Amino acid sequence: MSHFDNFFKSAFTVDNVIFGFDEGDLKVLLIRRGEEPYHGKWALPGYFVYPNEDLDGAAIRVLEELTGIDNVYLEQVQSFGAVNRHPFGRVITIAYFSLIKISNFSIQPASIALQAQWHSISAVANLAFDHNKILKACFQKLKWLVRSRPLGFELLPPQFTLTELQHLYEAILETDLDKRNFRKKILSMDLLIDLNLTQEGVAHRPAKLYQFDEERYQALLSEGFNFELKESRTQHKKDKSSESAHP
Amino acid sequence: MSHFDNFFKSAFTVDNVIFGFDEGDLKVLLIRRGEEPYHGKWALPGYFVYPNEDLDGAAIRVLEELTGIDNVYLEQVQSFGAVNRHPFGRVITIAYFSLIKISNFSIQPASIALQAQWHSISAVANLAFDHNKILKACFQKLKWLVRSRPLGFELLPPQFTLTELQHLYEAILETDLDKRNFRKKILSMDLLIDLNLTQEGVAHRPAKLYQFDEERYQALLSEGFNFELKESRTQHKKDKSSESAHP
DNA sequence: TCAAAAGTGTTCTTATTACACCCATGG
DNA sequence: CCATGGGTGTAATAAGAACACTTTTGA
Repeated sequence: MSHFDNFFKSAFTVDNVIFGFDEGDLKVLLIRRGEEPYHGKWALPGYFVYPNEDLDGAAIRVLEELTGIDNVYLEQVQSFGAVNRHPFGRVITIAYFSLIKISNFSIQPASIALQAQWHSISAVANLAFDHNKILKACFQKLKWLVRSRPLGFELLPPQFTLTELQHLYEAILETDLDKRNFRKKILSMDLLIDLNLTQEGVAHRPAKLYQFDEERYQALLSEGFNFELKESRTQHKKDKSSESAHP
Repeated sequence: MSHFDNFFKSAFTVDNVIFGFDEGDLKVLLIRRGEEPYHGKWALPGYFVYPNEDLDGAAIRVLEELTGIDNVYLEQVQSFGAVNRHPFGRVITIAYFSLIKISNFSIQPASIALQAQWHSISAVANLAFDHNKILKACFQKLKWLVRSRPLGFELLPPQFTLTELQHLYEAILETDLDKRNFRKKILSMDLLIDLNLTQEGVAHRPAKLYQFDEERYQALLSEGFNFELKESRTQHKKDKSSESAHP
């Protein structure tokens, strides 16, 4: 068995890409590292997998240890194994991702995390290791998945308005959607429960609040569904302009 | 750095799931192992990744060494890392998959492969390690991908009939498709070149032969496209039956 | 002349798109 | 009374689904 020994000198880690949505902005949870390598740098919450630990279990444990976030569903995305991606030796990493409702969790940095904080996707710093690359791959995956699974709903608080939901999809898909078509499609899925409540204290007509129909949501999740939505083509033109120009 | 040493005792491998299509049947390329563990058992062509080798490169090298297949595009699928999946220690594996035209390659078992052979997907034996699980996951991925990318074409010989193409999709999607709707959709993509040739020596009306328009294929590949096709609901009823029953 | 697979169109239904104005509230 | 975002419907088009018979060949 001796000639195998050379192969048993590498390590592997899990890295978690946790997406959240707040203030109309898609966010990702990052930690500041309190350990070498990349001490003091922002990074995805990740760590080594123990010898007696499955990958999925490791991802859950590591996330909890570094950020205090518990009880979330993590999905494996991809491995990254470039030869020199870790300065201590050969380390490949398995990326996991999840979508959570920011308001449901309090972030509690611990272990090797000096800090844990939500960062806007659009303003993520230079991260440790190849974590920018990993983040990008996970964002791509999110973008892809959201079209065929009703995932976006994982990110919103229990009560939300249709406009918030639309903004979320726009943030993920990086496009503008047509308001009427969006509402028509969403409502036709029969996935939202009208709470007969409205926003309060807003300086405009208050929006109705909705909640997900968990049962139907689970049903749709398992069968998958098509969620392509065409972007709005309105060129920010003020109403009643052209069109009526010709007799 | 000493407390990290415990982590650097694992190994990782790549395993390739190579799909082909022949005789109306979806196939996968397997090797018979000539090395422990699982000596003599059928397995996916895979092996350890060298310390100085990237994952993608390792997948290509391993495939070539074990089967002689060279110059194919391999795509990473997923990692498998259950604690006891390898009897020699902690070994996680990265699964890769590819689609090839069986007729374009001659299989040349070498290295630790005693044999290399195409096996019908529907009749795959008990494989070494967790390779049945890996195969299943890759088949699922194929099924999923084929709906949104014109992948199926990778599997057919340069010239083929529309019925062959349909059978291929039926094999991958494990369903029946409506002949007329299938042809309508495929031809409307403007992806096939009519060679103005027909089959010869068949005991029925000979079918026209087509070839892919490589240029347009590449264009579609990069933009992705929607390839959902509804299954045929014909219940194998002989023509002129019901329907005309009511006045 | 028979068996076997190739080939071919139309109608119906459903989903998608484009698009503009009035409404309710707080300041 | 005004600024702000909420809320609504319809017509045109495109895509999908259902479905049956004639044609060509070799045996």
